[in-house]
Amino acid sequence: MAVKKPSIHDIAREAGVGVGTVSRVLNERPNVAEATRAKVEGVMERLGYRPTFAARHIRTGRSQLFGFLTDQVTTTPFAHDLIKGAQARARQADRMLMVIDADGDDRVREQAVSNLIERGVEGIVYAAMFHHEVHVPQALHEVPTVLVDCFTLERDFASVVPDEVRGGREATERLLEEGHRRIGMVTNDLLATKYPAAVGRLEGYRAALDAAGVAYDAELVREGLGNADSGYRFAHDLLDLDDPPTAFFFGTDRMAMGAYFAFAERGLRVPDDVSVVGFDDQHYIADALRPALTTMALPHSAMGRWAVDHLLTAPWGDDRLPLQRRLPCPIVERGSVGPVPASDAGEEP
Amino acid sequence: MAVKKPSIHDIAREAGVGVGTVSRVLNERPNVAEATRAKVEGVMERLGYRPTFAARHIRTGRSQLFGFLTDQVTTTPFAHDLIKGAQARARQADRMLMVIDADGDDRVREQAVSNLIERGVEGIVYAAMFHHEVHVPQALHEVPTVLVDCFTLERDFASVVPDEVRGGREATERLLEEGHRRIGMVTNDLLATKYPAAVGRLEGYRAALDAAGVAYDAELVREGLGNADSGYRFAHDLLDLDDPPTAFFFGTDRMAMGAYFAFAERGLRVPDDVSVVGFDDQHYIADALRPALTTMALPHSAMGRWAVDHLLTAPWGDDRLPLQRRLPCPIVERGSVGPVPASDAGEEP
DNA sequence: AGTTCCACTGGAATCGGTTCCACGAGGGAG
DNA sequence: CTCCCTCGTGGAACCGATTCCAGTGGAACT
Repeated sequence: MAVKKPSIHDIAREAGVGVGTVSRVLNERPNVAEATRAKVEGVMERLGYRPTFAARHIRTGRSQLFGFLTDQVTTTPFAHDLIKGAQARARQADRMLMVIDADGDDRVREQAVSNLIERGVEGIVYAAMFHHEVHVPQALHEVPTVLVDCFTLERDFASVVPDEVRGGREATERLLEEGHRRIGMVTNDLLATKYPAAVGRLEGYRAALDAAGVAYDAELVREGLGNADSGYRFAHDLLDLDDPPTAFFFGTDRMAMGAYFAFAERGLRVPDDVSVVGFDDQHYIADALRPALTTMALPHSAMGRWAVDHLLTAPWGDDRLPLQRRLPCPIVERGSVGPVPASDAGEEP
Repeated sequence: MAVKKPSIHDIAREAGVGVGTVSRVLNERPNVAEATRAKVEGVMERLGYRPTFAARHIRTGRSQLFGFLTDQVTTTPFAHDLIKGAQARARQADRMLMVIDADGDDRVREQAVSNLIERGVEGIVYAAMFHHEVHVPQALHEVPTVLVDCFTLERDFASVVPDEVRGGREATERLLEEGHRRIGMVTNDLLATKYPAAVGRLEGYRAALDAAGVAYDAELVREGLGNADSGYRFAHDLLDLDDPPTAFFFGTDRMAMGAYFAFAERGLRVPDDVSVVGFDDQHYIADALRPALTTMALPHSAMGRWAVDHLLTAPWGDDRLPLQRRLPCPIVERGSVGPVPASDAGEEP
């Protein structure tokens, strides 16, 4: 350890001015003579001065800090997009983000919230890695909070989630628009209707068919588990039907990936023989498939950005109902959707 | 805004004690009478008191904070494991982690380092998302720093990286041990020997062959680009050889994934007809493939943990050469490696 | 010449903690 | 009974910034 870091007093003494003047220079206040400013800045430069943020914080009460807390264990690759989105918005506003991975442990999570509050955060983003209902630490009520990709049953926090229904509808519409009428769907785990990602996407699928005047056929819908095996198995199942689908909508990209292997085994080419739309835009999968997979992107970055933006701009004093926001899942066109194959096209009027 | 948050002085007044006593209770010092402690704690509870971290920080000089700064744009799913590892170790030591995604912008990065220093971090972890040489902001010299998955040419910072050579050797050994002698390898982009992930893994491959007394055959080695297409194309290429390989070692899981499609097209089953080892353990790919892919895991979590541990425990005063640490890449056994197929086994003595 | 105004400046008070010194009470030893 | 030590305690000083009030000196105005 060489020497103690210089403080504003050291600068003042060295420059032969008062501490107030140094502070004014530091904060670029207008009422400082140019000569004085230059002198002070010279001394700062020479001594390698850096302001101490904590001192400013304690005096002004502004921490310029937001907390970002993740729910549960997060082995998904989504976390990072979320953080990036949140951080991008925070940086615009000259704020920093304290990220904490709560690791699925309730006590860790409570502890983390306490820590963040003690560090004076101006708000907290509480993010789940898949869309579901959550129970959050009580202390979150002490500070402005936005829930991301999740919600409480009581709706007592602002929240932002993907618009699953609309995503499911648009995915299906994309296939309808190419002329497909027999569209197979494999949903995520519907598990007691708890997961919006499963229920909502299926609802969107039905809505799109309705709007297009295509009758819903329960035989074309299977309940998968979200993994590659489900996609593989149910793709085979559906293709074994008497009147098999010409297109598939999978509730996850991983299921779509499993299905690709089923297609390969049957000698079916994507998108010539069969069209596919996935969901999630896990681009390390979607990009790597051959052909690359057209899929619905979860708006992780946008949700992260929205959350911080809301923390920055929403009026936190009043008692209005916390905003519940849905963000669209844009389609990412790659190469897995094509027109109905000629042999099937005859079915069209 | 209801009322001002209570400070230690409010607690002292309310409890009829001095501020020193409140501070002692807060810090669980032994020399406080039990009755006093109870009384003070009661008042704290009643007033919903929370200490202000910044005040403690400014007085004690301890920020209990580390910075975590990422290099470049990080669209990889690895970032999160790294952060989790670092954070787990930080939490053990009761520290927090400030994560900043520098987004590939030099000025943002410099700014971030300044911010972190002004916030009084006790050290900074500078993490790349793939193993390469980096140029870091000058200001990092002002504070203890560990480089993760990267290094400077001058070796003037402590650094921790994956042991690529050993990983390549062990991957190859796994195949040799099943009796394979013709082992194809597709490397990452070797680009002017800049990337240890490419050069090192190949070196390991050669070392393993050497040790097993298997002659190196340049024909079996191709230089890919790390993506699925490379794997697909070179798998076909290698299988077209007169004496094709019975096993493959791919420098990335994505290339292995591409190869799976080539195998499927040729009716080759993994691992019965052909064995595969990947690298990276991108488990969303490796798990989803059928059969799941045996691959070498990049020790992201361990590197993150090591980095923070080093910041905590290394002696930062002295001028010894900064530690350059290599961490092993453990093999993750899934289902893509099997013995040499019977039809080829005849070649063995 | 006297007054007013303005630009600029110094420094005390303050934020919410920690730390240290001084002090009073009580107990044990001599 | 005195001395000393320990335990528990109060409160001033301090950490490094910001903020505000009270000057100071000179220019402009009357």
